[in-house]
Amino acid sequence: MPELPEVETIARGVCERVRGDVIVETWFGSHKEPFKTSARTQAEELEGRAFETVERVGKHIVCRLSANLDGPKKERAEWIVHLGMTGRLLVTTPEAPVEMHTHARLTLKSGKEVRFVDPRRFGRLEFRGLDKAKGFEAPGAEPLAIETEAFRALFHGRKLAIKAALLNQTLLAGVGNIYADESLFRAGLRPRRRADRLTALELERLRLALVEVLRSAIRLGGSSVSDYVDANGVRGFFQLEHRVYQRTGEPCLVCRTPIKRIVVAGRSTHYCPQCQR
DNA sequence: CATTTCACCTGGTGGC
DNA sequence: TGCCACCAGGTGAAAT
Repeated sequence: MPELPEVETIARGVCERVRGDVIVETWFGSHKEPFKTSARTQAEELEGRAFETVERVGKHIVCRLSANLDGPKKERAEWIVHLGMTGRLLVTTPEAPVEMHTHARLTLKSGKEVRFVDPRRFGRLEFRGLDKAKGFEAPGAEPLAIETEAFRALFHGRKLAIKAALLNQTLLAGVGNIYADESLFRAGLRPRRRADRLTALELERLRLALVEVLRSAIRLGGSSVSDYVDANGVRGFFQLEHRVYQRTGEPCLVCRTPIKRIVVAGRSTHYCPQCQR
């Protein structure tokens, strides 16, 4: 489901609704897949802590938690949620019907409930105490903050396709399949161009296109391609702005040439053979 | 090391 | 209706 704009939208929505609230009880499902930290550890550690903020880092949702001063948990901590392809982080009432594939439920002091639902189980839940471990940091650069020179340096000497490079989370954190295709279209670049063969001018066009696309997508609440909804159950609207993604065979909105679909880095890739060089 | 391929999962869709 | 192939917003391990 989620790339940077969707994760940003969800993190903001969850933050608004849980900030200051205290986790009083937890429930974790029996599947082991979604848990980077064991369910038992998460259950023990989360209870009694309060949500300070909820923020996006790359495609991760980082819930910053207070210490639990009534118990033995004297250090602050983080609960890190990665949504994978189909994960959702919901804030509900306890009475709301529990959907299939619900893997975690946190009951809050206010009576609200935070739920993690993920049919395909590509998502991950992780707990980090901040006594020894550092706070979570994405390995890659933040696409909305990186500047011209640093952006260019990311691709120096990289022989892979520019599309593959954009998807590599250790280079840039947060870009996924939709926004890679959409930014390459807006920059007029073919997805299979070798990253190290792009000129400084082309790379700057790409950086600006990426910023533009990500910012407008955040403004529209992300892209709802299937059933994605934010923490308040609201769909995003950036899918209406897609110019190439999942428009195979349809006319390019600029030149009417049919949009092509190819496979790059194992992912379906859409581009206009006329507008992108 | 850098790069590519594939397995990990469930569910929806479209063809026959 | 059923069966099957193929597709899906991600990523990390294994192979090259």
